[in-house]
Amino acid sequence: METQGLRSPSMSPPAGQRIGMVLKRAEQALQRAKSAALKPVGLTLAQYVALAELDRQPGITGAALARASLVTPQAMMVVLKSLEEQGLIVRSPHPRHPNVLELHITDAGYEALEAARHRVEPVERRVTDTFSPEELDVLGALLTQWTEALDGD
Amino acid sequence: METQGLRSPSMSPPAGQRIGMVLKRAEQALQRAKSAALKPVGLTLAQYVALAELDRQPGITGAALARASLVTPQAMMVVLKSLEEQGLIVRSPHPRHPNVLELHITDAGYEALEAARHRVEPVERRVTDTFSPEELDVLGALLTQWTEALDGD
DNA sequence: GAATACATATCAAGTATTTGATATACATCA
DNA sequence: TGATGTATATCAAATACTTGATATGTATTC
Repeated sequence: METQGLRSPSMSPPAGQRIGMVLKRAEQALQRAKSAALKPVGLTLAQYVALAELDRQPGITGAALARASLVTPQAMMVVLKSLEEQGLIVRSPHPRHPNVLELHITDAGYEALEAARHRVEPVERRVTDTFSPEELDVLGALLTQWTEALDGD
Repeated sequence: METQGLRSPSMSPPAGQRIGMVLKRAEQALQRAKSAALKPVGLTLAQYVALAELDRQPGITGAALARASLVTPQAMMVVLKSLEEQGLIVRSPHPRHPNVLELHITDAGYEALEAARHRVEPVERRVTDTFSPEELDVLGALLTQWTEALDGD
């Protein structure tokens, strides 16, 4: 029997698309909430992430920081330029590799990071407090499995 | 005892930030994989999502489509303009509300959507196949809970 | 029924991010 | 040791997305 291009528009969405939307929505909500919390501090979410990672790994290079922050090196450059102009970080040539720049947080940068943390952490707690530690573990494991299924194990 | 601003840079990242990164990475991986799959078809991921939603809800308005697609109305406008220029959709004034435009997929648009689906669905299956139905349910529930914790229940 | 509130569509401008390309320097191994 | 590969930093252009503002028309409410 020929369907003649009959479309069935009211079919329910494929499972993959539905769960993908739920994932996107969760990500968006987190981004939005964190960005809003950071606005009064004068930091972008990307700047905050970079600053926090720089605090964990002082002397890291821009490229490595980009990888740790899940952005492209070019995008990170813009972030670093802004952070440097605000005096929150310094970029100094690596002693042995003149091509590479070492990144370090300044005192002012550390103060900004602390202020930002005090605003962002409540947002994170608003999420994590609704889960048990076991649930958070499960969520993390499922999301990791998700990523590995796509990026290749 | 005064810490004199001593920083402990090698502390492990706060749990909230870690799980947030895992979430972001999963979203990024999905976006990347779907976008790559769609590239040969000549459709953007945003265009594909809009087209698919339009197939489910013919006659929907641009604003409603934007909400369903999780983008701003302005961003959706750009998508719709492109889809219209490619002849994949038509925008016709609503009979009762001259201010509102009804959206419909054209035959060419439906063909493009089908071609896109054949490329995107394997990507979605690559993910969903690694999970049991129960796991997908759990993941969906956890992510929904996540979003509600942030956006307000 | 005049006023207030909403919703749509859209313009304009600013911001962020990506893709592509280039220059430099180290690393390795044939 | 010279060719190839890899990594950094960065410029430039294109793309995507957001925020802000406006015009228009419906719905509601006092």
